[in-house]
Amino acid sequence: MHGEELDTAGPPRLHTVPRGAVIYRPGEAGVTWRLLSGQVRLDREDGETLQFASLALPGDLLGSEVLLHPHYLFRATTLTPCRIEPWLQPAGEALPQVLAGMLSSLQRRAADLMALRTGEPLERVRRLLRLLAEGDGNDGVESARIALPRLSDMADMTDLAAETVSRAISRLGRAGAVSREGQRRARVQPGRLVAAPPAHSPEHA
Amino acid sequence: MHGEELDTAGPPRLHTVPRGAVIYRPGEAGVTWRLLSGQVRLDREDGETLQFASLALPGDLLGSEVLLHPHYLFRATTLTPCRIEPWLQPAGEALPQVLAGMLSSLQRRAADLMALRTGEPLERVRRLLRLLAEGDGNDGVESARIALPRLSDMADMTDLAAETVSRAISRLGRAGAVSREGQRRARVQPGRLVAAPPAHSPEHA
DNA sequence: CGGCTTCTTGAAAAGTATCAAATATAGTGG
DNA sequence: CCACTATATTTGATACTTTTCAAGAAGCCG
Repeated sequence: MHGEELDTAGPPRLHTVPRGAVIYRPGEAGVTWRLLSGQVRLDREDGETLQFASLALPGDLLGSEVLLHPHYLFRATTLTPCRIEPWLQPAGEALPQVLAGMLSSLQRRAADLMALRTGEPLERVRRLLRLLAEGDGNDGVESARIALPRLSDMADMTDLAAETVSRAISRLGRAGAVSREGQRRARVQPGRLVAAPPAHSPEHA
Repeated sequence: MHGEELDTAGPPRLHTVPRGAVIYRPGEAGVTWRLLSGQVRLDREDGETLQFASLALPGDLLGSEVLLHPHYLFRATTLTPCRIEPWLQPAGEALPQVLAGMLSSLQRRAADLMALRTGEPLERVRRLLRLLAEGDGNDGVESARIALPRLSDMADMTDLAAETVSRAISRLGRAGAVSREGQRRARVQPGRLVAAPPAHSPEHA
């Protein structure tokens, strides 16, 4: 089930992609996509193994590297069902401004992802759920229903064992911060996903 | 000693920045810099604590977010003595191409940084040293002399305890992959910094 | 030549990964 | 629509690793 190829037939406009499908692979030629809904993981292929490299959330652009060189750098795999459409490069005047915006977004996203691998497991999973909830458009909302990636994918993002992620989510569930709705959806309350009083260890003097 | 401010007086062209100095802070206005030599860490300020967010190596641009909005997003602190100079934005035609290049570099760098927090401590430190060696210009070189950040900074990057980083470097030293030259320089042999046969666990099916 | 910072090393404690088995969920074909 | 099968998650027990704490050594700076 993980590993189906994107069906490029059909109307060239909007695509609906099932969970676990590969949108593109490193080295392939193709366009830049805009992710309309869903979550996509980007992996670097190091020989046989896949290294989780980045996460795309609704609104993000996928494969912007083809603007420079007509080859994708990563493998893009959907974590949840997604809708994507080709991105139309803005005309000459607006382009630099748009690119500058993409630069800022990328930096912020990269920082968010580093944070997913910082601190205790419980805190990492909290941050991940918050990120997914924000990504789904709900920003200051009290309660958000989100699509949940598989445990093994969340484990790759946080660099934890899948079992550890499961335990963390269970604890958050008991704390009333999350409730599962089936296996791949959850209702989260971002307000309750804030860490308990830190009490120790600033990372840096 | 950590935390000196950048002296903005003097000739507006090239700046020499001592280790531990702050180049800019979040919210400040300023220009985009090009890092000519040295290493800079970028941190996100979350209230009191600093979250390691990114690493800049020679050739990188610092603070490109001011292209969009005249405020820095991160705190930039030098890990080693650095030379920086203001970056001159290219003229209209070339700009989009340059920005596209920056996008690709950022994505690649973000992936490298995620990799610094993947796997066992020894492997993380190997990757960090390789990254620092590449950054210093030596690419296919057999042996490279590099400036070494403080242990606590390398610990922040890899999300390890400083003591663990120290032990990892000691092991690499015994294996002949690194040799210290004083406290803040080292000679590394990138060829010997490759992991031993993996033997297990691809990250993803 | 001090004083201070940073690094190194050891021993113990805490925590997560691993392994294994049971359970729940989703997917499939009749 | 249901039963069945494959996949994914949960939970428990254990082994292993890393963090933590502490003390001493080394290096850097003025």
